[in-house]
Amino acid sequence: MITIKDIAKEANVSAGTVDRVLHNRGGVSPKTETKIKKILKQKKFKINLIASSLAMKKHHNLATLIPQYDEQNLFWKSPYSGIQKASQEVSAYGIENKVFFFDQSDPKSYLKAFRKLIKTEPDAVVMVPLFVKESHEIIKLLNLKKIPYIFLNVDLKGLAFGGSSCNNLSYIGQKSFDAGILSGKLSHLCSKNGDEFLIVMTRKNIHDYEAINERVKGFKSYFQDNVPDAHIHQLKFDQSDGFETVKKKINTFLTKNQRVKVIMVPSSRVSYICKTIEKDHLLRLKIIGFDTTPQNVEALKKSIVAFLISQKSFNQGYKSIITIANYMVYKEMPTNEIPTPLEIITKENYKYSHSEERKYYNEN
Amino acid sequence: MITIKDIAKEANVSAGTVDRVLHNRGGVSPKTETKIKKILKQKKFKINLIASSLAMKKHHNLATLIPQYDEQNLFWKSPYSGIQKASQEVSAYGIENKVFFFDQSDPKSYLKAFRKLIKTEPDAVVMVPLFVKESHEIIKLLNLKKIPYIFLNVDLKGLAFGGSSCNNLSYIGQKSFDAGILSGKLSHLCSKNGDEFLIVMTRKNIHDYEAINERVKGFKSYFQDNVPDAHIHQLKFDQSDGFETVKKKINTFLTKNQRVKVIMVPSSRVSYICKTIEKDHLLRLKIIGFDTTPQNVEALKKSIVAFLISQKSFNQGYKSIITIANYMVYKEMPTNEIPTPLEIITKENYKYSHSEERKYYNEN
DNA sequence: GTTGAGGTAGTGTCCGCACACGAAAATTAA
DNA sequence: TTAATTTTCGTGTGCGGACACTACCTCAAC
Repeated sequence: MITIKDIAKEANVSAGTVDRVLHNRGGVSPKTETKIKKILKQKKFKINLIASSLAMKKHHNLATLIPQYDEQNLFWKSPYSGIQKASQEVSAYGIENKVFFFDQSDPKSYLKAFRKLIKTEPDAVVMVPLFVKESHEIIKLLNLKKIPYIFLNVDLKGLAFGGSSCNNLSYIGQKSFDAGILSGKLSHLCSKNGDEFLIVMTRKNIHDYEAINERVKGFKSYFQDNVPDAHIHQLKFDQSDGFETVKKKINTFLTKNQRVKVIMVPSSRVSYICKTIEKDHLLRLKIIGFDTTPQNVEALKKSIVAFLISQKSFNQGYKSIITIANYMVYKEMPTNEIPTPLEIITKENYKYSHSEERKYYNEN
Repeated sequence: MITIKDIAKEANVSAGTVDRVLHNRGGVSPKTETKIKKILKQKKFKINLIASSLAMKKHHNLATLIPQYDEQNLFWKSPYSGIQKASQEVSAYGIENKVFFFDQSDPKSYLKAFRKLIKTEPDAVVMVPLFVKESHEIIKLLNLKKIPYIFLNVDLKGLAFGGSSCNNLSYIGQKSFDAGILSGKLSHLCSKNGDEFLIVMTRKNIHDYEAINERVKGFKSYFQDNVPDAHIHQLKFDQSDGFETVKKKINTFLTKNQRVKVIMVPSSRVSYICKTIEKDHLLRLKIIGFDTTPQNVEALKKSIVAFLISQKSFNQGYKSIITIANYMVYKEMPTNEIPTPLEIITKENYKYSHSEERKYYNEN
């Protein structure tokens, strides 16, 4: 291992001078600077991050704003776990992460949580900008205070509000349109000529709208490009529709349309939909859904669902923290978008995915 | 952040004493020990890994034994890249990794490379035990010298040689049988009743035999369990068969067996096989292969191949180093097996997979 | 009462780097 | 030539912890 001292000795200068060159801190004559830089390259010197971060030891405050999860909707549990794991790891680098929760169906609680957050005077923020209008306010304040922030799972790209645009360092999440395309491909692959398709949309929370819509667009786009004459049906349900209503509508539809062989559910509620479908219909159907919630995985294991497209939300949460931490500690600028993989999960490979997540649970 | 000094002050002892308690190094009276432990828990003290690893700064020698890659066979490039990336990361922890290559078709070069390796007196070894008999010798010596080792990509489990069994800390790689099952499921999903299946086996290197065989077994096992009356054909080619021979045999077969609609190639040579198949056959076929070699990905992008099952070999290489490093530095015992995910790759999600690997290439 | 062994606990140094302070050298001004 | 500046660079300290070395204390044996 090459150290600063090694370089200094080689260049006949002191460690301090090498340090100045390394950090472009100036005060070094051009001659010695080039000399040192040459030796640096030649010896392939790389800063020892361990020692570096120990020596810097600034204390960073990080704050996270995410929806609260509950038994009804476990979706946000995964990213939270990822956030927890990452927070633990970066704590050694002097970064303390405070997490603030809000009710995903209540914009007011979103603002309220943010106000609590901002009082802690964070140096950086990771947030899920679930509500557009309220995010406007939040972002204006963050821009004003020059607090860097990144978006997690939900993007707000291109949305410029009167003068204050989104200057988020990065967006970490899935590309819903492409996920839709993938669902189209999978649907296509497990169908034969003449089969018809059904999209079942449920809207439990308004905010999902954007992602769900994009997935449907992607799905249709795939068929537009590859099987233009495919017959794609669509059913929509509202929050107000009860289980029995949904059940009746779907089964009536499926009885009338026997050629429908593939169902795509663009939300994370595929298992709920499956429960409403009668068994004899299920037998002829291939069903594709999104997100590996416990209920969905259950349906996968029972071979009711053929494919789940996962967005690895644990990893999203994890990455968001790591990314912002690297920015705070090493000023490492993240790419504008960090798309998470489109992971295809089946009954057969489920147990090998999410190993990081499970490992984390076991350790804690 | 709580430091050792904080604890020491609180307990009216010196930092050294706290340190002794933390590491169970003895020499502390029961009274003070319990007192310190209480404060430790109460204040939720956690060792600062950054400072810790800096202070320990033992120099660890790590050695890696893997097959050399060439333009013909790029498979081993990926794990090597992962190994490189991880080596770089752990170098800050005082771990120096020396990589030794061997010719994957020559057992002698395997032994020769190992002899060079052992001369460097490594503290731990990561190896690909490609040749069973020669690995015997190697493992005997490693056991004797009490050098810990882990297996990468190829397992040697259960193989007890006269007295000296494999004491590898861990195996990092894919479960080939399960990968085969998955390929069966995918084949099944993209077929309809009455379709027939074809397995095309090529053996370029003898060592692949085990993995390929397991994949075929898994494939068959899937159908045994789910579609017992499925008609599964099999074609085998030898290293000696030239391109034209293969081409003729395959196309003749496909002409005769028009009901074959899915081809599974259990090796990483699916793109090669595709090249031999005539276009009019290709149109009716769904083809499933393994490993994301550049050529295979090319075929995937052209929609010739429907699915590739990837073993994320970059990650395998990366993980192997990280795992052994954690063992050396923190004495963290890995699990006996670290199976890598069975990743399903299609034309639509390829660009989102392997992001780590691409990022690494871009940085270097 | 002196000596020595064994058990406890404090001190100092180092890991590699960041950064402040001030010294030396180089340049300019007087 | 000397004083005043400015540029360039060396030194020292500390980040939090690991560990060797040393000092102290107790208690028993002679």
